Amino acid sequence: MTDTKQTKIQLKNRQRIMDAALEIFSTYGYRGSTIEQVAQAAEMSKSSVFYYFGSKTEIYVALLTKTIDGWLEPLKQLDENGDPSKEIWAYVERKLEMSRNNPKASRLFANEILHGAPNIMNILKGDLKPLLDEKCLVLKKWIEQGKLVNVSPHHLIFMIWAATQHYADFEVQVDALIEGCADRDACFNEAEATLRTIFLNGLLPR
Amino acid sequence: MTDTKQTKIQLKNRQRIMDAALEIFSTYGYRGSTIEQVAQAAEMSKSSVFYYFGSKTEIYVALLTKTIDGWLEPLKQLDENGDPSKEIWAYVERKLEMSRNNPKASRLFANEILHGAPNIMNILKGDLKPLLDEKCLVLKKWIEQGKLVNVSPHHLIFMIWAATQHYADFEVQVDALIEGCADRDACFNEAEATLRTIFLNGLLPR
DNA sequence: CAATACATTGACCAATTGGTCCAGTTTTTT
DNA sequence: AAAAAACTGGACCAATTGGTCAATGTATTG
Repeated sequence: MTDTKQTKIQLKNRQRIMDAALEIFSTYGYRGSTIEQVAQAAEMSKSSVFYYFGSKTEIYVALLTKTIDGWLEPLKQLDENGDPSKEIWAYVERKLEMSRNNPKASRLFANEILHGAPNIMNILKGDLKPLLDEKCLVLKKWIEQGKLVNVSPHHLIFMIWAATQHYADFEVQVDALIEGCADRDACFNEAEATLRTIFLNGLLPR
Repeated sequence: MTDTKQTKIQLKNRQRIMDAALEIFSTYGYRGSTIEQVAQAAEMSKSSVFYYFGSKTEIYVALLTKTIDGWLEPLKQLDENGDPSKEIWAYVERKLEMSRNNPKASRLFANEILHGAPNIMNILKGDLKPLLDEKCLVLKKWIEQGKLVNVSPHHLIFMIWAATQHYADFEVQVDALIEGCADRDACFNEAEATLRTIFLNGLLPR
């Protein structure tokens, strides 16, 4: 897809559009966003946007597929030869870090899934599922070795996804309901401490 | 608001519209839904929909506010005089049950929050926050009495919300990634067992 | 410098859609 | 049964919006 050579301007402007589109699509959803908004955020005319991308859908799908690799990465790093507790906690930390550093991407995905994942169902079943199944086998092994309590590996992973992505997807709710935390960092630190306590204590056999 | 007397037909048709609107709005989001779709789902003409509701927004807001009470209910039931573990687990169960029985309502809220909660921010801050703060004081008391591990009460609640609502909001992802479960009930039962193990084990001091 | 490819945008088009209006129908009331 | 009220939906309107196109501007290259 990205094989044809591109000028500096093309590269720069396509990037500008993608950045703007992430901002807009993650905030208003696909149907709720207009190309005019994206164009304004990218500081160019609507026509220019269509010069670089063929359609609204093309931009949206490009965004989704571009960020999905980064989405799979944290799980890939789960090492079956490492210490179970350390590995799982490291995974939770990576996921939480993603919610902290790139909440827009998280919301973009959440939106897509919420609406039935019409554009990324093939990626879910084609890339994510095999990876997930593979890592769940590792968890299963750890459980059988008595290193973790006996839970469903798949649902444990779901729980980690849910608990970490919550801070990106429901950010405005979290912000509205918490006032004690001095700032965003303090809030994330408290979240991290709570997740660490519950996951590590919860997964360690007694 | 609902003080003026209504005929049987009004009551029935308004309900038909609300049901249809929940179906449509929860699937496609506010901007992604059209009144025509709602009308079709309610088996009446678009004009008739506008006869019963003044605008698209009015239907949407009516839906949100109508279901929000049911949303607060489970947390209200958390009893400070009960056994901490039992109370928290009962709360998790109630929340999970809501995801199972009314996933559309969950997705409707998720959508609204994801887009910045423009229509329910006042409810979040006005009704939910005081209730949440109150119950967090109860959790704090339990922690100080050494009945629970030391975590941030607010973040514990967030974790419960995230882990339970995930099964409604990300239903299509869960369905796409799990094949082992025979049916929907079996999946929820496995989820429940996993949540029980981690939360109860995780919250109990050693 | 001239020719050519690349880049930019305002004007325009057609489809969609929230919402109105009114003429006709059904239900309720007297 | 007649009058009044409630209900229904087809036709229509105006605003929005995804997308096109031709005209103009700007690099790049021989």
